[in-house]
Amino acid sequence: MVKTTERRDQQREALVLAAERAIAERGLAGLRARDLAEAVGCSLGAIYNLVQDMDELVLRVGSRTLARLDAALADATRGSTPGSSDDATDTLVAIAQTYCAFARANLQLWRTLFEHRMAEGAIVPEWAITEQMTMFRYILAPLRALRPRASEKDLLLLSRTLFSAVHGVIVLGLEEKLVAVPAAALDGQIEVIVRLLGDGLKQRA
Amino acid sequence: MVKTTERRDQQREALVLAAERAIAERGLAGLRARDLAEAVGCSLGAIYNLVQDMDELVLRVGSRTLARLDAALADATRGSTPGSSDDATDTLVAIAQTYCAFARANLQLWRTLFEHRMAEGAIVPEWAITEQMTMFRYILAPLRALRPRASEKDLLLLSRTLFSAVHGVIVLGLEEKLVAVPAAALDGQIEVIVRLLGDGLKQRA
DNA sequence: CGGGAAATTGAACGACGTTCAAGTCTTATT
DNA sequence: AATAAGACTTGAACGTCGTTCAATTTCCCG
Repeated sequence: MVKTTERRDQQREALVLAAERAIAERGLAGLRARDLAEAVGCSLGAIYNLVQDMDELVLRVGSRTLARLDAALADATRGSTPGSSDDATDTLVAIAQTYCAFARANLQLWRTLFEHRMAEGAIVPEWAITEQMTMFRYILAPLRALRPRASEKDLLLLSRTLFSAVHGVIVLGLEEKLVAVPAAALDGQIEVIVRLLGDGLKQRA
Repeated sequence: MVKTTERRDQQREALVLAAERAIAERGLAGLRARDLAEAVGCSLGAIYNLVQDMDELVLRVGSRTLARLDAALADATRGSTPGSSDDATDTLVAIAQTYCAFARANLQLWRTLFEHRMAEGAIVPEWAITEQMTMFRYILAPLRALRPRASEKDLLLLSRTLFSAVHGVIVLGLEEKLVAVPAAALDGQIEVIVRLLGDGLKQRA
């Protein structure tokens, strides 16, 4: 019976990978249970033995996306001196552009992180929440260098504001809505605003 | 036969109003053709005599939402001196906070403006596009005061970046995702970043 | 080898937007 | 006023979706 649960875990893994592939290729709206069943080689109903519902599947895919994003940010911030305040703005710019590059390279999967809404009444599980919060540690360190006297609470608030602002520019930009920054100008504009914000924060520290 | 088209137009108007009401109350996902038919007092199929499909209906609702937003922004910028550069940042802050207040007060309708995706292959009609672009005139005026020597192209780009950044903070904030600025702190944080950006732009003009 | 439990199946369900053959009503002409 | 022609309206039916569950198959251990 060890065998059974083992195979189940393998199938679940395959299911998540198939879902990831489907989302990456056709977007969140292109994720269809019947396609997954065929891709994994099981019946339609069997999906619900591996996973409670489609929401769980999307969350599991999101978890993998966040892990890759985390790795990208870790790479980008490696070697930045946490104490020194001179290059803190540079670090923020690097983080923002890494985030932008990741969004570009993982467009549909990255969108899914924010587009997905749980089914009516369903609640986001704890592990998915903490996963998301963890990402802020990258922003928090340079912010602390820029404003050493700010409270931890204010810094956390500021980091969310900063993230949301950059995120907003990227979301609309990569959507190519005509209201947005053209995708070609994205990196430049991100550098502009992050530098303005970083310098502004530093000077009135 | 004048009578007929007249009644059709009235019914179409009623349909749009019913759709607006439905979206405002239950969100874009809560817009159902069968409910609309009942609300307007026609059969399910008759909807497709008044409107080509649900997409058109959503666009018509969006048009009304944009008109109200435009009015709110016109109010907020009335009396701001276009030439003077001192209060240009103040004007930008006022615009941003008016936008935020509008989003709060029209949460579901405002979200619909950005959540809605046209059906596969369908193209957004021209009138819907120009409607959206018009809104930027409010941002452009104070930006021009802050950076008088910048090209029109750069100013347009900058205005989109500024809009997207503020928009991003508001979208995530009003969604109450845990990654976002808490809704209670929204206005404060918006003022912080718009002021940082405005002051930064002015000083290095 | 056999029997009870567990896993698997896929047809069926309900909801959705959309379509269309059939029915009804309007209008213009005689 | 009668009637033919045309336009409008209807709601059952279609295809798609996620999800369920009675029936079946498979598995494991005594």
